[in-house]
Amino acid sequence: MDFVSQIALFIAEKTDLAREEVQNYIEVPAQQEMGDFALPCFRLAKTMRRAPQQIAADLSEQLRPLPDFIERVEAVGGFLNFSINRAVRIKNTLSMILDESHQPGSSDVGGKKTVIVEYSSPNIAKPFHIGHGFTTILGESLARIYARQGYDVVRFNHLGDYGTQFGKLIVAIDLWVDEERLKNEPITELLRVYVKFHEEAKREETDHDGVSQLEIRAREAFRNLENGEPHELRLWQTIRDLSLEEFSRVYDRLGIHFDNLNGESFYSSRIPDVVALLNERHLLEQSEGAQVVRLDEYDLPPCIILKSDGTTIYASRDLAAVLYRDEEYRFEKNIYVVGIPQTMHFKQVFSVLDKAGCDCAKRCVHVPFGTVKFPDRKLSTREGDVIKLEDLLNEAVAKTREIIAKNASQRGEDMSNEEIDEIAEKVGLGAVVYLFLRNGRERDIVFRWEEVLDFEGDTAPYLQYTYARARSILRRAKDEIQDDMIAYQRIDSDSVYQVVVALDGFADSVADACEANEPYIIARQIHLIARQFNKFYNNEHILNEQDEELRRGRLAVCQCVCRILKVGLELLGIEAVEKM
RNA sequence: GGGUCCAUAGCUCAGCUGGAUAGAGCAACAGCCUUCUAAGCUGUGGGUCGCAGGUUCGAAUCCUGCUGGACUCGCCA
Repeated sequence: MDFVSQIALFIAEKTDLAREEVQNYIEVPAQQEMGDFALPCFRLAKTMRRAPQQIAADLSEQLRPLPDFIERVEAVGGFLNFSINRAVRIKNTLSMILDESHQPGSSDVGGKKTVIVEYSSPNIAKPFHIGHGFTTILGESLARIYARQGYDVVRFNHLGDYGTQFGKLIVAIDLWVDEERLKNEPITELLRVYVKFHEEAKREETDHDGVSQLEIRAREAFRNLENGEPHELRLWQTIRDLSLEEFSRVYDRLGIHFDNLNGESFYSSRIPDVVALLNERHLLEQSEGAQVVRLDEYDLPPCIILKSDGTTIYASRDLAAVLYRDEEYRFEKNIYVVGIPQTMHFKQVFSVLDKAGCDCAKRCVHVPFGTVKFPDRKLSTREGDVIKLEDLLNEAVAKTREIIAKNASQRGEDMSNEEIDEIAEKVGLGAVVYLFLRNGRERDIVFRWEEVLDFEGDTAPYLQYTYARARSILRRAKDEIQDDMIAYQRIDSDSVYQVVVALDGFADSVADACEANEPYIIARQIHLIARQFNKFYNNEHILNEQDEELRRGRLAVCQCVCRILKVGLELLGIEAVEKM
């Protein structure tokens, strides 16, 4: 049981205050000198009809004698401050983390219930740029966090593999594709012919008013694709396979594996079911030639289900997807890791479901995130200015490699090229991943190379470096570190205690991150742990400590920090390294 | 014009359902490598929490208005 619960229980026993109410009020004081925990008595003042200062003073008397784990109780202003016995807290925290059977940050709140996380979802035949990096990295981290909290997580990659642009692409391939290039650089080649299609179509338009011959061919090709004509279907399949192969390079590097790759094409065939359901509930209306569901009572604009030409639109595909997923998975939660601009779209989709009487509407969540921007302009796919995520990863890895090689030679260490490559890969990727998870997800990210390649301060390399230093000590020590061998009461310095307090907050940070769908909460916590550890590392000797008990105690601190840092990094999708 | 969100140190950001002296990182400046990895540590400076009201014992936090910005408002996703 944590100290907040223990304090609340103790207060409830000694007074007539309710345990839950007290526990809810207890907070961590702003200043460390004030104590470890505090009970503000201001809200109690209303029901007790006494001055907060008086209540705090009275309580501090009432609570005596104090239990062992509380060192001191003091009434200051309207606050009742508690100081925990350091040795007790240090022992509690460290021995729990040392216990191999305890999984830090884990919980069973999920109860094995299914959570679907939809993320990444790139359009096939298009470059996988740093904008996709956001949903991919954020989504993967959330998936890991939910799993840690005891949910059964199903990872969905809702590929953009459908729509009239594939008609154009098929025509373009038929006319201009270079098979060799298609094999080596599929996306680049597909993009080339796709752009060429638009150029040629534009040129043609002078001859025909309105629609060009190419456009007509493209529509025909798409119709053929829908009807399952072998030629078009085969080309589409090729485009899809080649794209996925290219995307997989990045997914593999980031350690991401999807359970489901059903794209828009898959759900498209299920739209008739959606239309039937909406008709059955009498929700579909003709409006300006299209079939819509009115959402006035939700204060939302109408949601278009079928366009005036009778074809489907993304809202209808998303509706089909929700129904399919609920049928197949009976999800507890269906999470969409999709950018802020689509907020309205998801509100509409969920509202249509709600209006249709589907209870799954309440189990769907849009988890929006900000936009990746450049200092001067917004990132756009149309301009040639996209930065592919893969290029960004490569840059970061290359920069990391330089630093490692430089440091290794300075330290007189000889590392093999393979070893350097392996570390550079993990650290470089970590740096990029951390960029997307460091702040609240709804913040826009302004992309600056000099910032991206800066590995000091609040960065993943800092965390990995801290881990590597601690591991290095543990490797050399070769001491056995077991709970019953540690003299906890001897290592009660300020720096150790600060590390312990930071470690104590880890479990809550994971729970909070899950609840808010905000990995940054974990990032902040492990960053705090690393900072406190580095302070400790600078203040106290560990390996060189002559006193056997102290040495082993401090090694235990290293061990615990390593364990938590590794788990924390993993939840963000970052690998720890033994050396760097 | 309607809707949603945002505005905190020079820059990038935390600040939980109102609570004690508003915190980090970067940048700047000054220090620390003959002991465990200097991608580190220590110290200093830096704030009218966009503006104006309101709610109360108390507001960066809640309410209203204003200013500035982002996104969005029917057949793209």
